Amino acid sequence: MYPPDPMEALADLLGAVSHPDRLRLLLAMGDGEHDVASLADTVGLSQPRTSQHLALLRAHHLVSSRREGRRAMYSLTQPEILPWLGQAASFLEHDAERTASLAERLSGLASRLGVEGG
Amino acid sequence: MYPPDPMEALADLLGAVSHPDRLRLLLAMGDGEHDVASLADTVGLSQPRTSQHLALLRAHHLVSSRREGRRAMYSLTQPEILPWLGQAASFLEHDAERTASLAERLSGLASRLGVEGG
DNA sequence: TTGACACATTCATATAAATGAATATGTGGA
DNA sequence: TCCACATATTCATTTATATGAATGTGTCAA
Repeated sequence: MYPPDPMEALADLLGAVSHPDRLRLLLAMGDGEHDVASLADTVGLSQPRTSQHLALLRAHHLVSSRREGRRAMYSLTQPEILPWLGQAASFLEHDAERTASLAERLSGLASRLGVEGG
Repeated sequence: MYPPDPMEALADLLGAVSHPDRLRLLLAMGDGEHDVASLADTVGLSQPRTSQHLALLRAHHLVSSRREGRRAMYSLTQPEILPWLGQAASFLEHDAERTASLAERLSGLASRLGVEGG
């Protein structure tokens, strides 16, 4: 199921989160599960494109979905990924304001939910 | 210098580390600075390709270089990135052995150097 | 069973990233 | 200065990823 080489596996995972829309989707799920339409609306994407991104995130086990009637409810399988992404902000070229606000948006949200921060 | 959108900036950074050879290069620099030839040898890449990857990492301020005679010595600008990458291993589909050994290779090394772990 | 809604998938195309080969730059020594 | 060593850059090509449009699938209500 995985690439045999662990570095490839890791690179592959990193590739899954190296897209601004997918980051926004992950962030949008930080406060719990949402259906596809509301995620599409929040992130500003078409429904198909939203489903495509969600499918990719699901393939990497970063999100999971359950059916609720006609809708598909998506949620983070590993909410700790948000504070982890928040940490990544500190590796950006240092721009204190940007780093701080980005880290807060990513990890602050998650910590408010009781997830251990980075 | 940055994309205006912070999510794009973050995605861009994640893209910089989403390549197995670049991960190996970062790991190889975990014990201090090395010249290009030794990095190329360690990682098993040609000299030009090694320089290309290093240039990309440098563009993202993840490594820096200094001249020492004819050689260019490269080192991590932010060694904390190794334990951070180690954490990423925990987001892989859970395969305890792989995750553990990968996390150790990445963060263990850095923590032995006195960098605060993830 | 038909129709509408919500979502998923496929496909063709566009865009970007990675690659190897060739070549350029920079450094030190004869 | 000329040469060899070490590294950097450029270029053409391949390969991967992203994208929008079209269409398929599943669910509910009538």
